[in-house]
Amino acid sequence: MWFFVMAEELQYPQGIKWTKQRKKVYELLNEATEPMSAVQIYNSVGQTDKGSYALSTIYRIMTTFEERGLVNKTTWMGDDTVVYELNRGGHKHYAVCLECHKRIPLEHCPFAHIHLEKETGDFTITGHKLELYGYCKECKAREKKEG
Amino acid sequence: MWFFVMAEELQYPQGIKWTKQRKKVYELLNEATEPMSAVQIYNSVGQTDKGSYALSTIYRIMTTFEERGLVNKTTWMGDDTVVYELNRGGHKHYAVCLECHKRIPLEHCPFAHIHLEKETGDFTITGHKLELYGYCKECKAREKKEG
DNA sequence: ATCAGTGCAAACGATTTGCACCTCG
DNA sequence: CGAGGTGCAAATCGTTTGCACTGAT
Repeated sequence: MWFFVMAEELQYPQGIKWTKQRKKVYELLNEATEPMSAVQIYNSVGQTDKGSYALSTIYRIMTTFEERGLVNKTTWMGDDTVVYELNRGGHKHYAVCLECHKRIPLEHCPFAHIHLEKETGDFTITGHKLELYGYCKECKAREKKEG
Repeated sequence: MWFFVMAEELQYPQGIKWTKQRKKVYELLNEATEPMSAVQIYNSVGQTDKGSYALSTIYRIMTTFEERGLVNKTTWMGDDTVVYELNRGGHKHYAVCLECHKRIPLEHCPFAHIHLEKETGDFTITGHKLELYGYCKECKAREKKEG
């Protein structure tokens, strides 16, 4: 008797050449729960694949992905590293600690019930990004102690 | 007869050493209507003062200002340059075009009437930043033409 | 006077690019 | 097979740092 076991197959969006490297990066971003920097991606794919990916390739892939709208490119308040995340339907917002750079995800998007389009006239909004910044519990406590 | 003409004097916040360079940068940011990058600041002060400011000095000044809470440090969606703006009471939000990097100021802060504190538990919010991103009228039009 | 602030040049880290080779479609 | 993608190394850009000197308090 035969059992056909079908693994969950990741679908690669059409319209670009899906090389080994691009697939790998795409998979990685798909599994990632947090946005990743180019170097993080580089290290991650290197770990599983004997470092056969050039860092410059990662950057080029990210540029391509961004142009195709597959990923979003972002930076965080108080930290200038560029990070990329897969452009899933949903989106996340964070509270960012200016001291330790910790990011606390906001459960609900405050914009769920607001109309933004009015504000911007002929601007076509494809997304938005909200960051609260300030200081987390731990850093506040440390600050108090250390003066 | 004497006339005493008093120019509007800019007040420099206390607590730091106000060198010639720091004053100049502070004045510049005070007059600026837009956030400025270190290089923009460098060029601007250079123009009026025979370039006697090192770029590294600008960076060090901006770091100091930031630590003292005099300026806010930011980056824009779709553009990785770090910019600084004087930490005036108010704040601005923008719609950012991913194509031409134009920024359209939003007149009203959508958060005026929303409570954000609940969301974040023990996080002390000192500010927030909102960016809408997408495509401006002109870039949409160009896109259509060029295919 | 003293110590923080500055200029300069060199170091650095992140990102980009030129070129020859490789690979997907 | 051919256009486009990749690896490598060198170049570039923004930012930081070491050190000797200068200047604000």
